[in-house]
Amino acid sequence: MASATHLFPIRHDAIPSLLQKYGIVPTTQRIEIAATLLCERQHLSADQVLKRLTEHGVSVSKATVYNTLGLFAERSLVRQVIVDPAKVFYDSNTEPHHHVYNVDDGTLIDIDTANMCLEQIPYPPRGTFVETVDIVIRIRNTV
Amino acid sequence: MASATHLFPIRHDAIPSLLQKYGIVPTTQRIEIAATLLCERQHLSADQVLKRLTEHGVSVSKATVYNTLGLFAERSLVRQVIVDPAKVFYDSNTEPHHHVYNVDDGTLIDIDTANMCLEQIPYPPRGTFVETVDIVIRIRNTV
DNA sequence: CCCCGATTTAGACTCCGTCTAGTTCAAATG
DNA sequence: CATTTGAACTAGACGGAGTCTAAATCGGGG
Ligand SMILES: [Mn+2]
Ligand SMILES: [Mn+2]
Ligand SMILES: [Zn+2]
Ligand SMILES: [Zn+2]
Repeated sequence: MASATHLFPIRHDAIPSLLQKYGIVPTTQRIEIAATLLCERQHLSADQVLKRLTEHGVSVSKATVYNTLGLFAERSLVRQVIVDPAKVFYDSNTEPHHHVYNVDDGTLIDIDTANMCLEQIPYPPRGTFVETVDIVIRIRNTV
Repeated sequence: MASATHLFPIRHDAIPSLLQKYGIVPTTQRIEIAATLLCERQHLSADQVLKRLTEHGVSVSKATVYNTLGLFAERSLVRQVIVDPAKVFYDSNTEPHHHVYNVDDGTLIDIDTANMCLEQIPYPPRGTFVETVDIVIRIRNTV
């Protein structure tokens, strides 16, 4: 499950095998949802994914979109990004990287971890393990 | 407006002048809300603040609690912490520090910035400035 | 004591996300 | 090819956090 990270752009017909590689049964709806999010490096909310599907004439229920994106995240096919108190972003880029979030306009962009050295991370408490280390640079527009 | 950071514990009768120092008119409700959150270093959601007020026989409306905590954050008396997709935490500790968030049980604890060196932060795009740099270490309980 | 703008309030409302219970689907079987 | 069967999907109700609105209240200055 989940070896080397996939490369963009991902062809539509490569998606079923990609899903299988992550232990996800490739159903019609899951393939469409994956195609929507994984077509390029991007950050979309569940609602945005649903909207894009609808706009392209693909009918998938809200529950399935939310459940499927949650499943993708659980299986590490995509990454959740928690920067906005109002919604979760799903990130098609699963390589280690951090984020710059523009609080004013909601823009979310990737920054490479290269050169950004984070040292002396404390040990996690007993009985716990580190899942992720997220760095978010919050920026605002100058007046 | 906000000079040296205040020290804990904060006495109840020191709150009006503290609010004024941050440019906040110290009304009855604001004093109660500040007293609830600032009594010690802690992270509380708006809902938790409201619950505590109610439990202590202090009647403040939901709208006022949400508005007031938002005002406090805007004026830098407290800090918002975005780690949970379901709710915003308000942090009584405004000194620079980062967070360890236990995804399984919702625990949020502070970690000192000492020794944690973060270098090579990229320049913000033109027309923007860095507001905060937030580091969140997400941990989970071992099975 | 009165005035008046600031503040507070109840409760309706919005939005993201979850849940439920019934339906559809597709793979395996005979 | 027809049947079975459990996983997946669906519509729509529901929940909880947070916002909004319009009316009531407050309290400091005159
Ligand atoms: Mn969209
Ligand atoms: Mn509480
Ligand atoms: Zn990203
Ligand atoms: Zn903190």
